[in-house]
Amino acid sequence: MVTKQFGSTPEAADLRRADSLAREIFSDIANKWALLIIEALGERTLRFTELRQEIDGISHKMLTQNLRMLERNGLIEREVHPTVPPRVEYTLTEPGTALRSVVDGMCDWTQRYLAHIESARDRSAV
Amino acid sequence: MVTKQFGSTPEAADLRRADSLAREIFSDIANKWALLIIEALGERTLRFTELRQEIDGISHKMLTQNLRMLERNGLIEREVHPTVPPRVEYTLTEPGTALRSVVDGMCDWTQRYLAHIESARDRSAV
DNA sequence: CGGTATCCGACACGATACTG
DNA sequence: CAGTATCGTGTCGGATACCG
Repeated sequence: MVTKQFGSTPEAADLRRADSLAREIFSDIANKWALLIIEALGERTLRFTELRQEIDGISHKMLTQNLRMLERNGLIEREVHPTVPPRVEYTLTEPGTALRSVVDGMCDWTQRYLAHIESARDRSAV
Repeated sequence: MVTKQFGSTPEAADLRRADSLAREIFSDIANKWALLIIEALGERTLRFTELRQEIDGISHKMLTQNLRMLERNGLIEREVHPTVPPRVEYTLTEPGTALRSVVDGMCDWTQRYLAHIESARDRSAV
């Protein structure tokens, strides 16, 4: 990741394409809302409204937007039950589940270093 | 993480405070630039300019801003050598190093599912 | 070299309203 | 219930200029 230098040979073009795609995906998922959605869906399949309640502070719009993005990248699956009222369920796919364990790591990290970070803040607040 | 319900007892206040702090930290680090900086510093100590070259596409401003934030949270250490010209080096602290392994996981994940994601995009682009 | 300050456009995001 | 569309604004983030 991060940065690589490519030549101008034909084979290098493929590497460059893959690299820019990697960046794009990284930017997509390295965002607060996307990660929180992944984390929430880790437990179980959830409906739109359930997700909204689960993820504190997310707006209707942001939830929709991020769900579309995650679906487009194949991280979640959207299942529509043609009932009245409609019932839409979101589930992690295999890639999504794999990412979830990484996100879990981030959450664990946050909990673990909470006190540590708080004291660092206090020190820098002098 | 995600969401919890607290009561109104005095002890609950502490939990609420810790929770809001956790959210704040999560929001801080769940951002593209911060994670890329952590990743870049994983290899070794780097100077400001080196970081800028290492992290492709980051602007002077964003780099400074995120470095300050990471320092404030105690994830990196800033060492100033009082020479001319100035020489400033950034190093991961222990919490920073711990987070780095999580970020590594994200990078690995990206590489691993690159093709998978690309095909998912193609399918949804119909 | 590393950092701060300022200006300014782009867009992230919330609020609101409307559909099937 | 789930989703789209629109609008207004606050923030993000790049470009530029200047300081120690």
